[in-house]
This record gives sequence, structure tokens and C-alpha cells, in this order.
Amino acid sequence: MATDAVTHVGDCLEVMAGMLPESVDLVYADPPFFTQKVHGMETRDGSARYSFSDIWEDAGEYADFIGERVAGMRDVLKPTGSLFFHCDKSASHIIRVALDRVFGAKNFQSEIIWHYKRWSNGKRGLLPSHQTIFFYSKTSDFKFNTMLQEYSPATNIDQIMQKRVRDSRNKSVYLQDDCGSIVSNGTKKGVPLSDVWEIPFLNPKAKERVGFPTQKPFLLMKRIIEIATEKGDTVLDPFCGSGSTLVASQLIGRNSIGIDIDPGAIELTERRLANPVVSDSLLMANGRESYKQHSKEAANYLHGIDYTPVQRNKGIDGLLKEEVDGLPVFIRVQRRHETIEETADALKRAVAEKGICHLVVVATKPYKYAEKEFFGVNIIPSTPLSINESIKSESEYIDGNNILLVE
Amino acid sequence: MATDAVTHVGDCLEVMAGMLPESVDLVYADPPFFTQKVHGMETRDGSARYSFSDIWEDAGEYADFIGERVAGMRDVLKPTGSLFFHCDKSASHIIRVALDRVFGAKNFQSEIIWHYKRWSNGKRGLLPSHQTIFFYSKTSDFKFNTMLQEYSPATNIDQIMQKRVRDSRNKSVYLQDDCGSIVSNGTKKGVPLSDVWEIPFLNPKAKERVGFPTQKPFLLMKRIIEIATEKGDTVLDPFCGSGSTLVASQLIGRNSIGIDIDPGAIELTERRLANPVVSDSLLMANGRESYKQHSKEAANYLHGIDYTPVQRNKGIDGLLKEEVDGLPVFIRVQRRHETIEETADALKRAVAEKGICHLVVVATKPYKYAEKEFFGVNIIPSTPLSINESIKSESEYIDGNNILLVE
DNA sequence: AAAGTAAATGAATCAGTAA
DNA sequence: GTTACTGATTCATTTACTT
Repeated sequence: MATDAVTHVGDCLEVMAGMLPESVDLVYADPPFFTQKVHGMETRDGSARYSFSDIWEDAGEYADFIGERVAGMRDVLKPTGSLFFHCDKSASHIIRVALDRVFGAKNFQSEIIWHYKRWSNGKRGLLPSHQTIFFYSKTSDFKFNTMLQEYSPATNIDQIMQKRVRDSRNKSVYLQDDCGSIVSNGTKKGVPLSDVWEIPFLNPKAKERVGFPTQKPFLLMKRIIEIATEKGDTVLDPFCGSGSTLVASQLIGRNSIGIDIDPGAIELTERRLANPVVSDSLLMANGRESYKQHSKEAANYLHGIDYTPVQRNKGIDGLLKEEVDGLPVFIRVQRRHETIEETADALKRAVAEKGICHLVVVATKPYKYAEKEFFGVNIIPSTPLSINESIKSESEYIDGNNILLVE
Repeated sequence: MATDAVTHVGDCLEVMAGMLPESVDLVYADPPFFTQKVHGMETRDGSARYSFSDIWEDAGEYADFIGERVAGMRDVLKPTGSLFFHCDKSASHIIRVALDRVFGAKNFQSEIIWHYKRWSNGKRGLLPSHQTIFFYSKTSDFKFNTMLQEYSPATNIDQIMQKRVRDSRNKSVYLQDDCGSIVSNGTKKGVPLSDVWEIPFLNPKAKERVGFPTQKPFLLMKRIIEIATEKGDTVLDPFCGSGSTLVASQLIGRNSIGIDIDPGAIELTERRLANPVVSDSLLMANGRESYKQHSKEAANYLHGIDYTPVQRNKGIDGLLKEEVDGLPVFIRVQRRHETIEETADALKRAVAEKGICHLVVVATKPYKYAEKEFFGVNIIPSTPLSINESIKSESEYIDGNNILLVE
């Protein structure tokens, strides 16, 4: 599914007034923070300089500016939509008041703290190392994709799996069965995502940097978009700057609309959309990035193996560093939508010209050959597959030798 | 030096009006947060119950209440004094407006985020896990004791310890001695304290708990007092509740004044002052990292599996997120110096009390059982092991069924 | 053996939430 | 509001292991 990214040069107040009401699933707003400074920055190669003024008469002027535009944002939001409003301590209270007025205090959902570590400048006082994102929904019936994070390392996982009941004095106790052993309480997948997010600030050397001041990291945008929208939904950024929101939307399959008053910013946004760069550590998403994503996934399965990743070959994921019997060993991990035969064929075709070699396919889905070899290709179940199949099979199979299982 | 702790029963507005102006070095204010609830709690032994009402007509009434009292706080502060005002998302914007009006926006110093982890249940939305403390000074000439925190583990300590000088072109360079080696700058003690503070929430079982709702941890109070005062200075808490501020002041050598409208709270404060109890937080002392014993090696082999790492059990590496046949699945990865029998035994011992469950051992070395099960433990070869063994075996074995191999 | 240390487990808690 | 009931947290306690 191709996604759409539309940009407009202009004041978002006017552009939003011309938009279809109730047409947007998420608004992410990142306006000037009321810092009373001019923010400027050069691109790394010095070829361009982007800047904007964040100087205002007084707080009242700023409050009016924000208030008018927040009303416009509410108008274009669908009833199930929500607003994430990015600010910092300079004016968070002014913004909160405007949001409460326009959206209603009952639609206030969260005060998100984006926490990052920064280089200090040894100033007197505490080092500022957070910004605030206000999360409001348009109505009480809003889209929210529950996200989970890992348990605190201090948590006793064993204990929380136990079922509990009330004892005779109405105190909560862990349930034991007749034999005195503990009763499990189902699966535990993690804890709900906290409202404090630790996401690294864009490193001064990050490839992702495009030379725009206040550029936001991809991971932050991705998390916001994934919480509030589904694939194919539409995201609006009324102060889009260098276009991080649009780039992130594109990469994870959302349509997007970007507005900025500076034609230079919109030009930069268009350039980034044509050639998105995300720092290495960050996950690539679907669509035309799917190949890259798969190589990441393949790497997960091949972890712990001494191999060289093969980047530019559609059929081969890796090459073992050690030869076996004097022959090279090529590996391919089964793709999500591939049968094991297709995987094997793809690998065979890729090495057709390469002479004699060993071929290994890592299976990620159940397959039905009780052989470990399939027309000259070694089939190895991935560890996750083995685990799932081995346990499920206990009740189904008695034959201890048959470790490859029927679908 | 003996310190003084004075308490008053009454509305802090009136009590402060009767105090000597400019007599206090620090005000820590922890008023009701505008939660529109009654907060109550019993002591552990059930001997007493403390509660207060946090229900208001509307935001205006709350704003007036806060505004009047903030003015009183300013009056009793010395010119070098400062105010730490504790609140949460319920009314942080209302409070900020009042503080800006009374203290002046130019005396706003920091928005401190107290971040903690706590228990929760599966809430729709983000789990609230922070509160806000506004830090204002009375004038620009205020007491501030610079505090340092540890360097992030990624920091290159050797480099930051080097002395720097200006070179001929006035650029900052590292100083070298006559032999060309680098000159150390002596000790650097850490980076300036951030405005996001991770301090554990007062534990349900903490000895420190006295059964008062909203009780603040000693470590939080200690940090605030140490930042803003010196020994012998005076701390005022106009909403002192159970008296944590007074107890902390006493323990670190500051005089204190506590005011509360509830005689029961003041009585409790007096009792705590006579017999102060502080729990030492292992989490704070050792850091969250200390709980992370989940080995990196195990994590590598379990990559790609949907599991929860188990941190606090030496025998168990992980727990599958999905149950199988309604039973939990525990996993252990074979260690480098462990036989497969030892791995299986360690896992079995760890789950001895846990009732019925599935056990999985991931083998990382060749093993000699042609069975996939070993006394009730499923043995799964890791993907790297399978690949190595499967290819090597081609020349050694003809029997296609025997995929588990001899050492 | 005894003492001291470290690891594993237990259990109360509720400025929790949901209905 | 009011009632019912959840579930991760963290220190205290117990058990296991060294010296």
C-alpha cells in the first residue's frame, strides 16, 4: 500500500481552514516553544542554513497564536482522533490552558515526558533534559494502541504469574492447588508503557540529522504515530519543519500532511521524503524498505553464528566465515510469506553460478518434511520454531526422532 | 549542632502571616494536587487512619487557594531562599501561573520531573509515573549547591579528565607535557544533576511508611534540601502531612517548621521526629542495572523468540510470552562450561516449586542424546549449533533421521 | 562446624483502574 | 461516588552457598 505525503507552504491556521473537517487521525504539533530566541542551524556541509524566530511581544501574543491554531487542529481531527502537542517548560502552562479550553479538560489523556541525556554546559542549576508532550483526544472514544514495555528488572516474574484469591479475613493471598503447588495465572507480556519516555536526543553526528534546528528523533515520532494511528491513517503536522513526522509516517505506512510557513523547510521535507535516512540503530519499516527490514530480521535468527551478512543478493542472507569440507556455506532465512520450498529455490537460484557449495535454509515456520535435507539444501529449524514445535508436539507425537513437524 | 523542628496546627495562610518575614531558606510545598478525590490510608497495624479531602468547586477555587498561599510563602523566604513546589499533571499549569505571577517568570529555575516505577493494572493509555516539582528562587541571587551525578556508562572518562588549554589559534586542545603525554585534570566527579530524577516510589512494604497517603520518600526530600540549603538553615513545609520534610531536615542537620491543618498529621509528625525511620533503598543504592543478571550470552541465543527475560533467577533465563497447553514455558540456555545435563538440572531445580510447566533447554554445544527430551526437559539445538552440525554431518552420517549429533 | 554473605522467594501494598 | 478487585513493586525473610 503506497502512502501519500502532502506538503503546504503557509500559515497552518489558513491551510487547516481549507482542509476537510474531521479528516485526520492524528495531529502532532511542534510549534515554537516561546524561548524568545532565534533558532538557526547549518547543514553539515554548510550548503544551507535553516532558521526561525521564536521571539514574541509577550505571553499573551503567544497564547493567542497557539489558541487559534489549536482550534483549527480540533476541527480537522476525526472524532476518534487525537493530538500530541510538543512543548517545553517555557510555555507548557500556556499551552495546557489553551488545550483545556479547546479540547476540554476531560479529554486530557497524558502528560508525556520525553527524557534524554545531553552534553552539559556546566551551568548553575539543574541540567534541562526533558521536554513535554501533551496528549489530548477529541472525544472519549479515541484510537489507542496499547504498547507494552519490559518489566522492571527488580520485578519478581515468578511471583506475579501466580493466581490470587481472598482468604477468610478478605486478605489477598496466592492460590495454591490441592497439592500445595502454585497455580499459574496466564501469560504476562509486559507492563503498560509509562508516560516517561527515554529516547536518545539526536546525536550531533547522527546521519539522520539534516541541519534543521529542533529536529525530532525518528523513534519518538514512530512511537507517537504507532500509539495513535493504524496503517493507512492520516497524520497532520502543522509546524512540520524538516519533516521528521512525514518521514516517519511514510516509513511506517501512514499518510501525512505537512504544513510550514517557511518554503525552505518544505523544500527540505520534500527532499527527505524522496530519500529518507534513519540512523542505523533504528528499525526500518515495511513497504519499499521491506528488504532492509528482512535483513535485520535475518540477522536476529543468525545471531551467534560466525557469518558474513550478504547485503546485495536477493537470495542469500549470509555466508559462513569458515568453509566446511573446503566448500563455502550459503545461508537463507525463510521469509514470513515464503514456503520452505520457495526459500530453498530462491537460495538455489542465487548460487547457481557459484559452483559447488553447501546450502542452508533456516526455517521460521513449521514444515512437513521429516528430512533435514531437501533436494540438496540443509533445512535447519530456527530456535524459536524448534521451541514452539517441540513443546506442542509432546501431546501429538510419540516418535522421538521426528523433530520436524507437520503444519 | 542540635536542630530545631517546630510544628503548627492550622491553615498555613494564617500561620505564615504570623511568622517573621524573610526568615526561611527553603519552602517545600506539597499541597493537595486537585485530584478531586478524598485520599485516605490506614497505618499498617490498623491503629490509625489518616485522610484529607482534595475535592474543589472548580479550578478557580483551587487557583485562589494556591495563589494566596504562594504569596505567603514568598513573604517568609529570605532573599537568597527558594521554593520547591510539588504537584502533578492535575494542576501543574494552574500552579505554574500562580508562581509566575507571585515570584516572577524570571525567577523560574527548573521544572523537575520525579520519575518512578510503580505497580499498575492494565490501563488503557499511558501509565502515569511521574510528578512535577517547580523550582523558583526569590531573587536571582539564590543558594544553590551544585550536585553531580555519575557519568553515563558510555562516557569516555579518560578523555574528560584531561586538562585543556588554548592553542596559538585560540582553539581548545588537550594539554600535553614535555614528553607528549596527556596531563590529567585531577578528578572530575560527575555530570551536573539533570532535572529528571529517578527515585523509587515509597515501597508498599517500606519500613519508612507511616500510613499517611501521599507520603514522600526520604531520598527525594534529602535531595531538595541539600540542593537549596546549608547546615543550620531553616526549611518550611506549609502542608507537612506526615512530616517527611521535617524528618529529612532533622536527619541532615537543618531546622524545620511544619504546618498542617490536621491535628492528627501534626501528632504523627511529632512522633516521627522522635523516632525517625528511613528505609534504605537497594534499588537506589545499587542502581537498576544491578538487577540485570540476565546474561548477554543467553539473550543472543534467544533473539527472535517472544519471551520475557527473567532477571532474578539463576536457573531460568526466560519465560515464553505465550503459554503452551495452558502451561508456562521456562527456558534456559546452555552455558559455555556446562554439560547439557547440568543445564537441565539447573532449570529443573529452579522450577521445582512452580507447579506444572514446560521446560526448554537451548543447547549450544554438541550433545550425544539422540532424544529431543531428557528427563522431562525439551532439548533444542540452537540455530548455530544445528547449522554447524548439520553440514559437518553430511560426510559423517547417512542416517537422515538422526539430527542430534555425537560430540 | 560456624559464621557470614549472596541469592531466591514471599508478601503487603494501593495520589491503582474498571465497571 | 462507590464498590470490587488487579498486579508490579520492593524490602524482609528464608534458603543456599562460601570461607
